[in-house]
Amino acid sequence: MSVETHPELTKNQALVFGSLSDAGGPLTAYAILDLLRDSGFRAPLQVYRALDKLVEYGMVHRLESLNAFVACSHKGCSSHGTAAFAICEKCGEVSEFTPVKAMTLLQDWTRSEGFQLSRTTIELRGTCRQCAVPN
Amino acid sequence: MSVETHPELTKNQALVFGSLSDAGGPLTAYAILDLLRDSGFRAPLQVYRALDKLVEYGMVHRLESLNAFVACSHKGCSSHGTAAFAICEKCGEVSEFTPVKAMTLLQDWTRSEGFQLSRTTIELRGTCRQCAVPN
DNA sequence: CTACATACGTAATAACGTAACGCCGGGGCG
DNA sequence: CGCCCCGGCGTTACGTTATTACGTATGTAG
Repeated sequence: MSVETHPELTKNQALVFGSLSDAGGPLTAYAILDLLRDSGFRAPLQVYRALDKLVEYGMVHRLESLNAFVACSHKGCSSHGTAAFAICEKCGEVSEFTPVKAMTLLQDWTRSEGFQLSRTTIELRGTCRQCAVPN
Repeated sequence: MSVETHPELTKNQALVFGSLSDAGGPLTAYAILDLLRDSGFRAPLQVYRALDKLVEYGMVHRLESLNAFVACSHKGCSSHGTAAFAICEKCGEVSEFTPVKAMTLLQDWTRSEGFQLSRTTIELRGTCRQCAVPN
């Protein structure tokens, strides 16, 4: 449970993580950069470096199909390796969930193939309940 | 071959699909552009337009985590919606497979959430059997 | 002190993707 | 036939996303 399995965040990392947490949804690296200009950020690399670490610590996920980043929903994020995302193409809302059984099946496949799994990306695109027209 | 559930390819579409088939692996749009310069291609848009159609026809898949494209392994590609990919980070090889059960579980989740699924991305990163050090 | 590792700042550039415009050829249809 | 529409195409320009390269500062182990 380990609320703190990773080191203290540096100033830049804390700023980037704060932006993502406040946003409550995905942000691109350049959107984060714009948000943090007032805090002294001047170049993309400052954002990307912080994001790399935050992803490494499991506090932030990258959404490959969006080229964006989102703060992990779980406070201490224990389930870092097993997250999946449902992305609404109408409103942009992103739901994180943890499809344990599906992950297990995929791991079974990798084991049978001798493939050493390091990272799994599962992203579902579609329309969320709110945006699905009810009538 | 070619069950042909889709229209005849245009010249550009055929050239792009040919590049991807010949490559036998993923190519970025710009790599395709470079391959096709001798065939008269001059601008990215020519590639992207063809790729859009080929993806729509189910003949080509986009690898989100690579920003690249691959020809579908299945000749007529019937299983367009249910493909997953294992990507070796050492040699770059990409294996396409069809995790029917895992897909079903994910669909179960979407149904329970009222999420209308339109597209699923599953990409596994790791090391393939050949590249895994045996000793 | 030196050596090494980590974070940081900045500039420049590479890689990926799209908007906007106009042209052309083939159908449908009055 | 003349007209319109539409899909594909070519080109220019631009917008967005990500990285390379180089230099500085700080901390810690030997």
